[in-house]
Amino acid sequence: MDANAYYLELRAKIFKALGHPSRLKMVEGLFEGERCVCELQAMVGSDISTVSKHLNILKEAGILQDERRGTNIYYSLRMKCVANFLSCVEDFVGQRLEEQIKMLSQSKLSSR
Amino acid sequence: MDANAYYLELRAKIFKALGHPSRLKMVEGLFEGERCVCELQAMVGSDISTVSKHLNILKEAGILQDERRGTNIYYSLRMKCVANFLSCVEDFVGQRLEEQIKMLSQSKLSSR
DNA sequence: ATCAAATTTGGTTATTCTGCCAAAAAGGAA
DNA sequence: TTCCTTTTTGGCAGAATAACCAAATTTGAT
Repeated sequence: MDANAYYLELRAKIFKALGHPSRLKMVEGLFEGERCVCELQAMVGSDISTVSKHLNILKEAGILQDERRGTNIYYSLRMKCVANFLSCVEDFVGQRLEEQIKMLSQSKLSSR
Repeated sequence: MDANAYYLELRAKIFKALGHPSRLKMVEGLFEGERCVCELQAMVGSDISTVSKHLNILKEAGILQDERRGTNIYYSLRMKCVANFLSCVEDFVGQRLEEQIKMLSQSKLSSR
């Protein structure tokens, strides 16, 4: 694999890591500051081993970093700029939802 | 599924769509303007049916839109703000690569 | 050294994703 | 209509993901 393909792969890996509801939710939760694994588990509700694996994927992608303090491991945001593009995605999704709602209400009206 | 979970899912879907090398490459290629499927195929090199499916994933996520003109179908960027966050990701990945290179050269020095 | 708490790792199963091929659709031109 | 080009769809095999459970690891406390 040449350097360009590797570079492309690294970028895609970041998006892939964010492309799962639980992982995205945890990343959003970390905007406010670091959290231990058990706190993050409470956020998403799945088995703690599942959460641990998700966190590792985010760490491997470079989005999060971790630090052990005592028996806990705290994860925090390493790639700060995700916050920017998450807000842009939220706006976009919000717009799409509004459009869908508008279309739905119109089809209701026309079917009366 | 409640509204929040659905909303989360929609956002994750966008990242998931961008989380594949071929799809990311095509999206980047579309920054400059619309392209037909055959042009996009040339960019990534896989079978045209594979490319078509990738494009559909990006369209379903809301990132791209398509328009038929004659026998060609032209895809273009619908979610303009991806450009912003892609540049942030590029910077980030570039930094990480530099760090890795630095670490590699240091370990070479120390092993002499 | 032993025990308990937090986290990761290994293993299994079910699901989803990818990529290719062949076949179908849709349009334009003769 | 028939043929040709472009694109999508259907189907299949192999690869990758995700979730859970159980077992291992790490650290702190007794």
